Amino acid sequence: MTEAPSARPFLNLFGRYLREQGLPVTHQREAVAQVVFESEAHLSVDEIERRLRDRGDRIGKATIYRTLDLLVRSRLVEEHDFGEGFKRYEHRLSRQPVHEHLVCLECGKVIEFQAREIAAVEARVQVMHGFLPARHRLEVYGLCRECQEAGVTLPYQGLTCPIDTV
Amino acid sequence: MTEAPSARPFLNLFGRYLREQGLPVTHQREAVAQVVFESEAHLSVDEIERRLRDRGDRIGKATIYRTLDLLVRSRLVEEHDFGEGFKRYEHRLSRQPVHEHLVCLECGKVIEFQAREIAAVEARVQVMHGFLPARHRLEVYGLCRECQEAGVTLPYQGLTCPIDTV
DNA sequence: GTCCATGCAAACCTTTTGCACTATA
DNA sequence: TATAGTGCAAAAGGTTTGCATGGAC
Repeated sequence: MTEAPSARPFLNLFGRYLREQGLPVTHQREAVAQVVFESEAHLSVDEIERRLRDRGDRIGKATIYRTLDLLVRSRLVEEHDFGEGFKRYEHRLSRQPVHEHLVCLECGKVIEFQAREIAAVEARVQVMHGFLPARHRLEVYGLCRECQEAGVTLPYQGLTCPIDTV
Repeated sequence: MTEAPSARPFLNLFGRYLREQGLPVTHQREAVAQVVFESEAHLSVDEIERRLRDRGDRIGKATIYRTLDLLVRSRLVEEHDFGEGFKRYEHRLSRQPVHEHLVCLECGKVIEFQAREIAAVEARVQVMHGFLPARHRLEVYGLCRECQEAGVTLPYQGLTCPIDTV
């Protein structure tokens, strides 16, 4: 929610990436990148489009999608799918470089946290399964503090006698 | 890949769930549930439809989706999205009740494994963030043993000088 | 001047829904 | 017989693509 002090250095990195790839640096690409780099939120394409319009930029959705693809390829931006039916994008320049997500099932809020245990998990699957980890995703779904305090609960709607799954 | 010895007990549980909810037990619902319970794989809707046809059942996709929704609600089946553009379904009666997934980026194979560390992670977010965990998802993406042995590597395609993300 | 990007609209793909018909209980 | 399910086709919703125009280098 807080805005980063300056997106400039990251815009420069993106420009460098485009040049490395022999691709032109266009106004639209700079604008989309700036919106993503200036926000600490997990933005949807609709939100990005709205912020661009608020800045006075009318940029087509196709261009936004195409630019996000470049940003993800450059590894400056991460794509997330929290099961809402659309994707969200977050730049990788936050204070917590590698982090996981808590997703509130009631209000949709996303909280970042760190889980150092994952390193041990990745080391173990390499030994036990011969699997070479490249990246991971850990999301914990539940209720954020505020929704719990507002009295929200998650109803159980499965079988009356749940199967044992521990 | 191996077939479970008998899906009967689980079909009975599903029947009980339907009766609890006052819903009729139809031939189509039994057939879809049986296909899911009989497989140890992570099935897509297309795969389920194909297996139904192979059994001689011609059941519309709409009915398959509607039945999968009931199976997920009953907590007998889990829905997964491994980022392929469609969902996969897995029954919850495997030998490893709670497990995570290794997804091979080359061949798409899914391997199940256990990560007991997650319990500690969930306990910690409850203390540190006041977040009440309900469920989680942990997926590790990388290369399976066979694809590594076949010489597959994952090319780095980001910036030549990657940003530090520890 | 040569590529490549952009914008628009159409296409795509999975999933959902409306509706006439049929089956369950 | 009443209620709910099924199948088909159409709709929905996010994302991708084709193509003519316009911009970067």
